[in-house]
Amino acid sequence: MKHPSERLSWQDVRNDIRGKILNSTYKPGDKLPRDEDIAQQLQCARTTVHRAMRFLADEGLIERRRKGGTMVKTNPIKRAILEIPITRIEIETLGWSYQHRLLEREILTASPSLLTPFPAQDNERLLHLKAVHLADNQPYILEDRWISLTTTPAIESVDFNKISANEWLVRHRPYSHCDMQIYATIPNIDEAKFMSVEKTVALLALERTTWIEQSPITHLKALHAPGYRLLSNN
Amino acid sequence: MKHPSERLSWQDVRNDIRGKILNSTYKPGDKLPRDEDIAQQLQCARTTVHRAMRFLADEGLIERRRKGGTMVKTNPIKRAILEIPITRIEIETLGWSYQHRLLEREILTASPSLLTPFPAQDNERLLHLKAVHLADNQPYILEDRWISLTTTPAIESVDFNKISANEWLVRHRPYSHCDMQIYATIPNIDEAKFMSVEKTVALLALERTTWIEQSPITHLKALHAPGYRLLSNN
DNA sequence: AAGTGGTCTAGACCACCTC
DNA sequence: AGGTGGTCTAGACCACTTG
Repeated sequence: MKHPSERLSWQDVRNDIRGKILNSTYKPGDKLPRDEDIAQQLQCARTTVHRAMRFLADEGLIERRRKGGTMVKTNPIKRAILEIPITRIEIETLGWSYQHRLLEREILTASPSLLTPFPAQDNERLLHLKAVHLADNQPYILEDRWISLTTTPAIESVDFNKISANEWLVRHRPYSHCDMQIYATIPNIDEAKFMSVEKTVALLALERTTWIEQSPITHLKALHAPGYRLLSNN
Repeated sequence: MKHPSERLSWQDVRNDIRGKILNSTYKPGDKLPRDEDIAQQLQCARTTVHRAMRFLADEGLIERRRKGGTMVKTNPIKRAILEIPITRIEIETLGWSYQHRLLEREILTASPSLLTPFPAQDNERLLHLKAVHLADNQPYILEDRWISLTTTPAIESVDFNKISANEWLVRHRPYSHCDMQIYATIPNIDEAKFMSVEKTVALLALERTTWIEQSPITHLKALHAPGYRLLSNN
């Protein structure tokens, strides 16, 4: 400690309680004292205890219910938080040179017979892109993307040789939420060609749809180079 | 609105500000008014605005600095939150029957010549397990796990035919943080045998080390059945 | 019906950072 | 050096949920 101030910070309270859970003073399923009792015992305001408790609840360590009180969770949820950066930034951060190459660009109109992973409305105009991100001239990510020209009309005139759709969207089209799926797959013939790999390697695939409220903005399927690892630290 | 209460909740304030960011009233890079001005404009306490702002900052939409003020982020971070349940619960939730089979159990002493992904101390006693989780009698997850008997001695006497290490640890050994890696791989001969798959399929692998403060508790490598998808909703 | 957590307010002071 | 966000307090009232 630097200057042990006389007032307790909410982090102090959080650490105190979390410590008692981690060292099994309070075991899974146990009920913790009321906020007010803890406040009185530690000599701080109830609001401060509340702030600490909310943090622990967000973390998934405890569960709180009005009138029911606070319990230590029996099934602490393991939350893994993945931070997904702009691909260019990721590659440059790793010290490699970045390049982006547009492979295909087409505009289609959604219809029942058009097969797309994008949840489009009938007759909606869609921009379909294929592109590859290169790290030190090696294929790094192959992306197959659908974009709604209803939700984001401005993207029709973007020159994707200058900026990737990934980056343009991140910078100009905030979203409210997204769905994601991660899985392992073997490339098909085209994908193997574009990625310059054999057809027998395992690749990590990431599919993501982003939404603005109820309207879909874009669907992305990103195929990563062999050996790619998604990392998470919590 | 149900009963438009006269007081503004912090969620109201959050929605107001978030709305103005999503509809581009405030664009990436823009500076937002001071908390106090917003409070005065909306007729609420500064604390309430602060609560809303902290939420948006946690969400990654804005960035706040003392004296610097509040800015709309230019590179909104995409945070994907994965919730990793106990395997048995996951399988049962999907409506399948769950079974767990212990394949191998050994106790080893760490030494420089012992190759393990676990960050062990020299001479530390380690429990090494291999097990398979079955869903409707089909292999679902193959796990290879190392556990420190220093950090968690009680696990030496657990009967893993009755409860999986996964579940025992979650229920009895809270952790402070964990590292995770996700990647795609092709199974080796043993793995293919235990999983009852060809050696040419792509499998999703998940490696995780959990810690209690500075001390490692366990390292897990989990190999998932073909077609497995990790899902995330934000 | 009553107990517990959730939130709002107003005011004060602190800590950090830019100007 | 001063402005802005961050936090603490005390008190009040609300909302949910359980006994």
